[in-house]
Amino acid sequence: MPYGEHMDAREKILEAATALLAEAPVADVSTRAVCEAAGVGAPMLYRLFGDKAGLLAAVVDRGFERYLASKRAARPGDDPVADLKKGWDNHTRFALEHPNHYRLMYSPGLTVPPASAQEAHALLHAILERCAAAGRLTVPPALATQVIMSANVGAALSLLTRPEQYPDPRFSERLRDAVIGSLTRPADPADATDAPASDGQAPVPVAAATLAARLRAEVPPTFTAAESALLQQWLEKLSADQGVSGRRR
Amino acid sequence: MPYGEHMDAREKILEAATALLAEAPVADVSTRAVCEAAGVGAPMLYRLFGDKAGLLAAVVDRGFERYLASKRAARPGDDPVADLKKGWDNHTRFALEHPNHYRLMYSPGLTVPPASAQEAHALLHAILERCAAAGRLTVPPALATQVIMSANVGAALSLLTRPEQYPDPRFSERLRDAVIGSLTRPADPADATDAPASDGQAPVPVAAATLAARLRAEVPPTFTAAESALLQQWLEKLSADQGVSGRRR
DNA sequence: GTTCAACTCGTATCGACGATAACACAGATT
DNA sequence: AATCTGTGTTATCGTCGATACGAGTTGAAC
Repeated sequence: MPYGEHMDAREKILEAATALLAEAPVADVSTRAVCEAAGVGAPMLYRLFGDKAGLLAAVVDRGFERYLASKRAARPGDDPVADLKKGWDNHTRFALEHPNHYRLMYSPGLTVPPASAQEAHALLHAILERCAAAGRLTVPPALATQVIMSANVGAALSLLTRPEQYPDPRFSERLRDAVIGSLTRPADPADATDAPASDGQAPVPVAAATLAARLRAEVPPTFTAAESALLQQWLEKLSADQGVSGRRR
Repeated sequence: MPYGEHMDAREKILEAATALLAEAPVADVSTRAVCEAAGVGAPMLYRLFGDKAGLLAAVVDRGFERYLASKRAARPGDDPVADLKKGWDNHTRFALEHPNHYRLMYSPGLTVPPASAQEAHALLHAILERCAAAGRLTVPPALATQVIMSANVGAALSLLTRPEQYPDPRFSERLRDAVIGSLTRPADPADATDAPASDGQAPVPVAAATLAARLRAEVPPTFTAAESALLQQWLEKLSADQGVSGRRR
């Protein structure tokens, strides 16, 4: 009964603030609007949360709590590295679905980092501990946590705040695989060689990217502008088609 | 130009805002403090910058401009991948030396992304074009730009906003090497498939021939037969175009 | 030299905000 | 009944971003 007659004042305020924040054009709300929407006076808000930053931190924690609940519900699978990738995708998806909540966590004025950020850090650390226990990690878990978390935050924030500069959602997966791949080793004990044996042949995307860059720097005179444009388009497609590079097939 | 007096006031305001922002405990300044420090009235500020966001954007652009100037001054070295790493470290160092300026770029309320962000993106893209031209890249330069930039931003912001969670400065280098290493391939001159030219760059005919050979062995499914035929025809023409071999640019 | 117009700049001000003081009220405890 | 505690309301303060208005200032025309 979300709209019950008598809800806890704290809950009403949090609910109103969450709703207002979700529809706000920018990641900010005024305490007055929250109080009016919640039907309470201003002093009530400050008694409960002490400060506007406290209110925002509580809102962030509350929103993140649901995300963490769904993440905790996901039982650890047999492959901890696969859990890593799922965690990355969940993190990114949550940021895109709740942009204002996510941006609040990295907004200035938030003196103390929300507790949810530390809990997310701890959850990621736990997964990496399992990876280390399985012998899949090539660096200490604490270091791997910092690397993965910061890269994930960067990808999410870039997608949120510069959508026109990051139109390709595949770049998140690419960054994810690059980061995780460099911190882990494959599970197969037979493939103990950490150096991926290259067959010596440049794969199609590499060759296409190389040619495309060379052509961009030096336009061959025997091609018309239209032909060059179409060729560049095809090379772009060839470079992007096959996902992972030659590393670790 | 009849803007002599205006330029002076504009410069004074920018200087005062920069100084105040550098010493501010949080990444924000009040227009009143800026006006008082600059010795001008409030209407002058709004006449010159239109808005507080406009003022902050101008301040950010001004501060970033000096950073970009030092980056432009660094002439490209012989190894473009080494330039990539230097660019990463410069980016991170700038963020740590000017935390408030850096946080402003990703602060909410900044409606339009500062022009300096786009210029930084373009500069990174230029370096990656050179990497691609040297055959060192395994993905298209545009995608590599997004991956590297977002990871770098994430590392810098994590160091700035969560210093207690990221006490280990080595994690930035680790992330840097992981990301760059996954997007580039080592400069191995002893590659059997394609003999690189003396200047280390694969000329257009060689790159075209390599790609043609790879495509003949492995037809990409996203191309129709007619498209593949035309592409092969063009690649043959490029492979036979021995005469050019000009210096790039 | 006087007058007028255009422009510049500072004072005063507005509305909104974050935050707080003071007071009024209900129910529980003694 | 008297007191205490937690709650809710009104009024208010100081600051902020932004602007209207009029007092200077310049330059040129008469």
